[in-house]
Amino acid sequence: MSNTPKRDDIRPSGPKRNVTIKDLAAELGLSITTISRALNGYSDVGEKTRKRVAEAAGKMGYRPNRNAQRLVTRRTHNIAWVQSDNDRKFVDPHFVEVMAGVLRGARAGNYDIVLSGDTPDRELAIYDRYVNDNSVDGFIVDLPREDDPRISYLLDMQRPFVVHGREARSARYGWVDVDNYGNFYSLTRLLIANGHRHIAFINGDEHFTYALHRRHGVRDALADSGLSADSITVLNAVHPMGNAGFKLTTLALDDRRISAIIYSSTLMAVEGNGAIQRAGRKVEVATMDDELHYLDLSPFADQFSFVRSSLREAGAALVAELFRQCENGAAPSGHTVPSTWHPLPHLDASVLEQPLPPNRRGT
Amino acid sequence: MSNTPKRDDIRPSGPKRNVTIKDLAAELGLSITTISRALNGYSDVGEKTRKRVAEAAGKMGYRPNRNAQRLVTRRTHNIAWVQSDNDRKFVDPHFVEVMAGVLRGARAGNYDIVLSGDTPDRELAIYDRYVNDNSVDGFIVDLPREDDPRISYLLDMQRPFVVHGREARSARYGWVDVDNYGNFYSLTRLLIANGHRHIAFINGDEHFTYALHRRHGVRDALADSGLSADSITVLNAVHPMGNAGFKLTTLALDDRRISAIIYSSTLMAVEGNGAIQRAGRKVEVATMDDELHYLDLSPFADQFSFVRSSLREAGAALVAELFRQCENGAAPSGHTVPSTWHPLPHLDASVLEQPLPPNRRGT
DNA sequence: GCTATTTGCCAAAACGTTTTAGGTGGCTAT
DNA sequence: ATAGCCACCTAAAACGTTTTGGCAAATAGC
Repeated sequence: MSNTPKRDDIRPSGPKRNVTIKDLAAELGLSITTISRALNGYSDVGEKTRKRVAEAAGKMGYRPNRNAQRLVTRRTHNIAWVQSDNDRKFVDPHFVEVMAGVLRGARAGNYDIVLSGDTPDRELAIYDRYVNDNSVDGFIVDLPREDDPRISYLLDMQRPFVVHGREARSARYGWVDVDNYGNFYSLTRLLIANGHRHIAFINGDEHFTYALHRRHGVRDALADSGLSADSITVLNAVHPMGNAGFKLTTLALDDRRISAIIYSSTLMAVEGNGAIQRAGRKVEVATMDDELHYLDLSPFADQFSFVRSSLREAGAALVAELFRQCENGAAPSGHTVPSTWHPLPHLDASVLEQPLPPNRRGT
Repeated sequence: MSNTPKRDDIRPSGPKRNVTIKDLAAELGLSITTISRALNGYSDVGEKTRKRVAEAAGKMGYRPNRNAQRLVTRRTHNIAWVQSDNDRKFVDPHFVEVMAGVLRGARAGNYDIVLSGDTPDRELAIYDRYVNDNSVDGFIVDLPREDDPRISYLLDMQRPFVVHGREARSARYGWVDVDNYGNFYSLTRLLIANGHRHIAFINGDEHFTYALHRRHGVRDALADSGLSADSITVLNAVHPMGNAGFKLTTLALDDRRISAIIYSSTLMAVEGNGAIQRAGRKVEVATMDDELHYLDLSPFADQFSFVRSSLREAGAALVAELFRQCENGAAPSGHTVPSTWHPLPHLDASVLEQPLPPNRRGT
């Protein structure tokens, strides 16, 4: 197989010809203009003609060629999702949960997702390709880091995009995020209000903004309660770490004063539970639960206090925001996904009813 | 907002004009034919011309408009994946693992994945749309059932596709599958060879062919060992069942004679382990492990015997097979993903070395 | 009854490529 | 010298839509 095709080389050809707008026009004795305008619901075509066209289109099985449409309209009805291919993060269960929401939202608006992935160093090249070759109308960016280069790039190129999460520039683009700061502020206050003075916080990788914001929430709650930094032990699950919850919990419990642990995710809380039991300690556990639909974590519902949000809902909101930009030309805006509280009954949860102090509303 | 556009309605327009092949031609004083052929490596353009074109293309930032290419070539470099949207299966962790392989394979061949999802009853409509609107070159079908309508449809339409798994018609299309039958035949023989006479088999939903083939493997191993059906207890995890491994294990252990359990997945084996310990029983456990990269199951490696396969490898093989069909026009063929055995050391594993009887090679 | 407006339709251009079907000029072989 | 060939290049058609600009007939306004 030569890689420099000769002039007579035959490329593999696609499927055979479909019914086109021309066939319809010929069949009905109308112009293709009229067919097109009838099918697209323009007002300058008569009612009986519109009916005739619709009927013939159905009968003859006409389906518009999307690529011709995309060529002339410069709109694709495609949304890009570029997944970064770290051995682990590639298949992060959170990804699939968000994607489930995205797919539902996309379907509702008759969009498709164009999915691809590459290693972090080649990720931007894919963005560049999509931006320049008219493959997609907009982008969804997941798991931003501070000063994320993907975001700089898309801002530069002035393409529609929405970020799942927030970072420094978030005023300038559309985003959807859970209230990481507020939730962890409140989780911390909950434990403090219930007498805990030495708390461990087992967080995600603070390379990502979500984890950073969570730590800031914890930090500020501590400060607002008049406690010193000595009261908190922060441990981070950096990337390739299996069973992180177990390992970090074991580490945290070395400090005998620790009486409560805040986990960044229920999965880590479950893993950590094993370590707590093995150590024979009684520890108050609070966590943020992402409602991963493939795992039934209900058996743990009576062991942890948690605040829950729906990643699926976030996914749907991402697409909705992108629609607003692409279809209606709306200015980008930010959306916070709501959370619900599930404190354990033995706790005094009145602190959750108090609003956050005005200077503690975001990060 | 009216939904019947007037003739002067302005549709949201896409990004501004890029550099086209015409601009290149004008700049270099060549015809667009020559530009096109130079860029596509045809042999009837001079060496210095080719250089000039390549250089100018780079300098001017030329990127071919994919939609124009797709329109004329009728090839898209897109592969469709339609995910069925059951509340749970939508986010099945196996999906994302296979997808990781698919994405790597696609990237390698410069393809993208067009991803969408809908409820099972509207799934076929999406296939129909993709088949007729020139959005994709081929399809990947996951988790087939026996006589799967998606497969009938694609066979009828004569579109390239590859199935992850096998069913009745598999001789007529391309597939990639693990040796479900053989693996479970051997798992069963392993336990029998080590003295177990009452075995529970906790299987997936036999509505799917993979689970059916697994049960057939178990059944035949039993028969070949001269054991009656009384020796096996089959339990199925049907769809919306959280913590299925735990529940079904508890059920299975009601039979006090059970001394060994075969699980269809490591996740269920892990769940079941809790039930076994709670019952205070000593049970030999064997499972098939799908190597889910987001979960570190290595802590359990010394508790179960298992046979392992890589879903990621399967994903890459799916795309590779589709390429063969789309690019080279190769006839569809089937591929079995290899498995590796990890029997616990206290077991006599010699039975694993014996080949399957010739009449037991498939299902 | 005449003009102005609205209604319903259309021819042609445009989108940005690839492919078809050559054409030209120089070299080789006779 | 001339036929034949080869190396290099091109004009025009095609892919299947949407959009532009307009035109003719019907209706409304007076």
